[in-house]
Amino acid sequence: MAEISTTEAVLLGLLSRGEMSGYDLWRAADTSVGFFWLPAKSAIYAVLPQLEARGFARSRRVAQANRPAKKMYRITAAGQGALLGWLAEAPALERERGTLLLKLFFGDLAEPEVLIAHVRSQREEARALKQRLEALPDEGSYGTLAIKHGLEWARAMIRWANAAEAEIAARQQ
Amino acid sequence: MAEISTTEAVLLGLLSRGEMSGYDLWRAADTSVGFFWLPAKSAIYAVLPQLEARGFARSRRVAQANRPAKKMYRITAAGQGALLGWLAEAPALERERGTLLLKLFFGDLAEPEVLIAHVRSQREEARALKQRLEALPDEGSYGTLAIKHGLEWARAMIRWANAAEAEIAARQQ
DNA sequence: ACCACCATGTAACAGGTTACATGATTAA
DNA sequence: TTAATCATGTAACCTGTTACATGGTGGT
Repeated sequence: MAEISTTEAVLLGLLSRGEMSGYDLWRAADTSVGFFWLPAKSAIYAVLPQLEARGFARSRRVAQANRPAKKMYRITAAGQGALLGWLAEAPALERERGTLLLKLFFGDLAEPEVLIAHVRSQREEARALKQRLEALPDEGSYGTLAIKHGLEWARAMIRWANAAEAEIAARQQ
Repeated sequence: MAEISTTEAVLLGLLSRGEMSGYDLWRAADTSVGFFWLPAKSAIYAVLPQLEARGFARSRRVAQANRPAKKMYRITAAGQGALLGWLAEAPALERERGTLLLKLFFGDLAEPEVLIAHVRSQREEARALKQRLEALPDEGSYGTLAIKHGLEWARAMIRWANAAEAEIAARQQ
């Protein structure tokens, strides 16, 4: 069973929808799936040759008029197999590694105003995220579930932020 | 303004509560704050000398009877300053980088049973986390807020998982 | 006899990041 | 003329991981 990294899985997943260049993948990642996993451009260009070397993708040069030549990548049967294997692995619950919680944990050392500002900015970001998610196009069958997940999460964070702000303010009085 | 990494901030934060050895820090991180950020033991021992070199901590050797000698670290005024600076920086909203969402996003490629299993295992883990959080001792003033954050999050994930499972099952019929 | 705890570290690697380099085309 | 888009990559770095190495003490 061939182990693949998350970035490799994302690229293979996108390639399973059709032939793409590194640039296309970067664009696609930037819009659709990039919401959940956004590899850096340089990472994409670094990973693609590795995928090819491992037999998970093939590439062909395509010359263009008025545009630089590009390499179009296609997923192979082996690549499909690796992707399915990755899909079948049970994902671990990723608990939050956010610094906000740490800053609260050590919050006694800071001014309450600072903590309130952090909580507020977090809420604003969560709100913005919620709006972006609500405006997102329907990504087909299962993509919608992922979007709902994000919405649940954003709502929970907004609720928490409201309660937290009130509690810090009350403690401060 | 001296930039410090999250791991450095956690260590300085713990050191601000008293003199500790690398081993003590590892134990403390493992129990209290480790819930939100758990550096590897080797990372702790790697970071401590760096903190000392940058003037954020001082160490002294303490010989012990029947025990190996240890280095006790103490935070310096400069370290306090760096920690306060870190605390004041607004934390960015860390959006989820979990693989579950990715697997859903590419869910068309897998059997619905696989997705349902993923969702269920996620819910079980969220439930276990919730129970652990509920059983956690009161970590003082602000620690409680962090715990509430975790609880909000866990509840949201359980809610989402219930809805998701129903929806995948319905689509499958 | 064996395992867990105390105590500190090294080495190798994994999986990313930002910044830089290049260079033509097209729209405002 | 200025900026954005297409198109591919290199180099240096950061932050963290797992696995390994060492060795005495204390409990069951």
